[in-house]
Amino acid sequence: MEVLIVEDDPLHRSFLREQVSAALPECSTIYEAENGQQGETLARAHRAAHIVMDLQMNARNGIEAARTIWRERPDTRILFWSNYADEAYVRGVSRIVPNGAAYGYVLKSTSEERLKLALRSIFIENQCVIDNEVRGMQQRSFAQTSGFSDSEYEILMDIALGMTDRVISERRHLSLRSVQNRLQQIYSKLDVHQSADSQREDSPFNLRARAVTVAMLRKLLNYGALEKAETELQHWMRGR
Amino acid sequence: MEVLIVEDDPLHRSFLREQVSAALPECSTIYEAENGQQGETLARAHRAAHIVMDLQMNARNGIEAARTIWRERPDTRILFWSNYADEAYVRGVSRIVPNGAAYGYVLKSTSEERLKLALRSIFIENQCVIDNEVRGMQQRSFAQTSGFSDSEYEILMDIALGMTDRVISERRHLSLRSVQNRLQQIYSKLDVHQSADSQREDSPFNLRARAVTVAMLRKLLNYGALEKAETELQHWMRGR
DNA sequence: CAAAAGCCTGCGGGTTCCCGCAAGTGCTCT
DNA sequence: AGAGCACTTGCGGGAACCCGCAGGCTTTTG
Repeated sequence: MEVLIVEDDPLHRSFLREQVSAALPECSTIYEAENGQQGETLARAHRAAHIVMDLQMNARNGIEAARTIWRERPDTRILFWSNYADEAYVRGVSRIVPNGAAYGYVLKSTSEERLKLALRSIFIENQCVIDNEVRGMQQRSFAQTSGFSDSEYEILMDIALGMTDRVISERRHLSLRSVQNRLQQIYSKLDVHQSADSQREDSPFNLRARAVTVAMLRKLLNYGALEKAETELQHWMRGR
Repeated sequence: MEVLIVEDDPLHRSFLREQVSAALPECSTIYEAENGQQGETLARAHRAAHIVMDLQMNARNGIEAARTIWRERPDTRILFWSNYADEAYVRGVSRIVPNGAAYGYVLKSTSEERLKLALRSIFIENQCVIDNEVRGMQQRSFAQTSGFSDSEYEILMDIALGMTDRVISERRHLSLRSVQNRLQQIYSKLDVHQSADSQREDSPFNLRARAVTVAMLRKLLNYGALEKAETELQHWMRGR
């Protein structure tokens, strides 16, 4: 068996190397990459089937890398090993995992025992392993309460990028009013609601900007997601 | 000599412990804290004069902790050891460093040699050590080109928090129009400018929201700064 | 000292946002 | 089949935003 480690922090990388070789004696070779870009090429070169992947990396983040890898080989087994359980990450991962693929999501703060267990479960037993805290996040996230539908999430990203309602409606193929309706839902779910009836001046907020901040503070959005959305936006704008 | 290490990642913490004891044989005791909160109390308890401090931590970030520590003992020597050279961090640090205090800002990606050198320079020689990349950031940041004055930065934070112009004017004791003028400057410095003359529809952006995102993407704002500003805002709102 | 440059402010208007009201579609559940 | 729910769209209006124009104040500079 061969394992590919994709992780930018050298300390964490060498820690992972130790853990992998301790947990998987049947592992013959360990390859290492220090960013997503490099990870993709190494995965392609060695036809890697077992990968441990960090999420937050400079050159190209783990979600992007995993997506292209899975697109080429959907049966690749990937263990995501991350510092945080941000909703943006969890959502990003579960959006790209192919049907029936074995994967894991383990926080860097878990014990060595649980990490080793996860390595064996995913790479040998072919089962999914999701850390409890992450699982909790998922539940809360995909429950209808305060849960965002994909289309709402899209539009949340759009206003975060600073697009106007009109342009959003153009991009998402909706009417202006529909976009604004979506915004209302988003505002209420993020609990930044205007008190509605009259022009009471109790809300000192610009709802549009406020929604973005609240989403960031709640870890619904994070830097990586923003960056990704920005490049997608640039791309879309060129072909308009 | 005694050294206090404040760092949430266990791997990095033990790495730091090794480096400190290797670089500073005269160091008799090493205390460790795993977040800013704990760091403050340990610093107070042991009257720590030499601190190595991570910036990004869960319970309370390094800038907050350093501020309260420096407020009690301005001659404390602190080496900030961070993953990133975000403008928000650099600005935050240089905003709180007391007059004449020795401090350092070293990236986690520097070599062990440079880390050891920095430890000796700051703790023994009482000199400031700023990593080159960080220094470059500082130059660019405080140069007038694309450099933000403190008051502009304040208002940038305010719109990031989602405040309306009127409330900003109230909070910052300015007229409505002045706030809007500041916003114009911010927009032009962030290069999200409307083409000005007529109502040309070339800018598909809501400038207010766009400015915030661009600032985030340029690392002018980051999560920590947002969080801090949010609690300050809450505090201000209560006393209104 | 006078000119220049910078910041603060008011006015006015065009645009965008926020949102209530209402009508139309398609789906589900009883 | 009819009620109920979710989603979409149009209209309209009040508030907020974006910004050019212009006058007053302070500081800096030749």
